[in-house]
Amino acid sequence: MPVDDDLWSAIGDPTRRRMLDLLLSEGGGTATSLSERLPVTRQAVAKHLVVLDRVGLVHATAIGRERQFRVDPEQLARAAAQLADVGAAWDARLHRIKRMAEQIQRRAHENGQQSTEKEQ
Amino acid sequence: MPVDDDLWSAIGDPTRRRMLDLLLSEGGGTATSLSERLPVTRQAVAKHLVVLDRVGLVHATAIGRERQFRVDPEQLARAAAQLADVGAAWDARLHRIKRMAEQIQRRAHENGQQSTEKEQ
DNA sequence: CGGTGACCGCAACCATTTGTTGCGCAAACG
DNA sequence: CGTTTGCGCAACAAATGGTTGCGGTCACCG
Repeated sequence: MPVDDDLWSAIGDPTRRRMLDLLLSEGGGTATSLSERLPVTRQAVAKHLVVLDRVGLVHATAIGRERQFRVDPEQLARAAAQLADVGAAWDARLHRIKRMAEQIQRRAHENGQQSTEKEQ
Repeated sequence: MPVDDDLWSAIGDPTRRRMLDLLLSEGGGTATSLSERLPVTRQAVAKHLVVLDRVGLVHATAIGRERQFRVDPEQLARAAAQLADVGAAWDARLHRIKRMAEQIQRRAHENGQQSTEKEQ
């Protein structure tokens, strides 16, 4: 399961992550309503919404002259799964390294000759 | 546990994530050695290493004229934990929303009056 | 001991992204 | 029917991620 770079960089921006949080906690919003709770202008928010829409994390429905945005649960779940994947992969590597270090330590402590082990 | 934006954006870049992978799988490396396995120049890699070093994800030790970089396991574990946190928070919100939607559905299906529930 | 090559840092430059301000337009509302 | 209000578009500024080019040491070899 390789990482989707576009999706990842979409959620990589701190402002966009806060926007997703707001959209989730309030069940939706417009560029204007979001910009009122963020330290950026409406136009900046609108650009971020374009980015999020391009990767499918949000969808807009026009209501009168307003454009209501809502989170796409499937895509966000996919994003969350990727975060978990990468984090787990790092954890696994770190654990392997830690275990290896302990083994070397133990071996060096007891006798003190061998060094024929190979890492992955 | 709030998210550390600097740490997050450090691991947000795809090139830097690949660099971390390489450093983990090979146990270390220099700007030159990394650039040979990446589609970017040595200078670009060097800049990324500065970023990673600034947030403490890697450390350099000078060996002769070479600068050997290695991953800091504690910081990477912290980063992995943050990924897991955010992913879990999103999952929780999505599940709550899904459960709420099902309840409304069920209630509307049976009788069709109450709507006194409050979300978070 | 002096030349050559490898590794590095620094600076200049380019493209993209992230933010701003300003403008104009169309829909809502009194 | 005029005025707000919400939105899109364009021009601009700053930061970021990339490049090329240059110069400086350190290591190695003849």
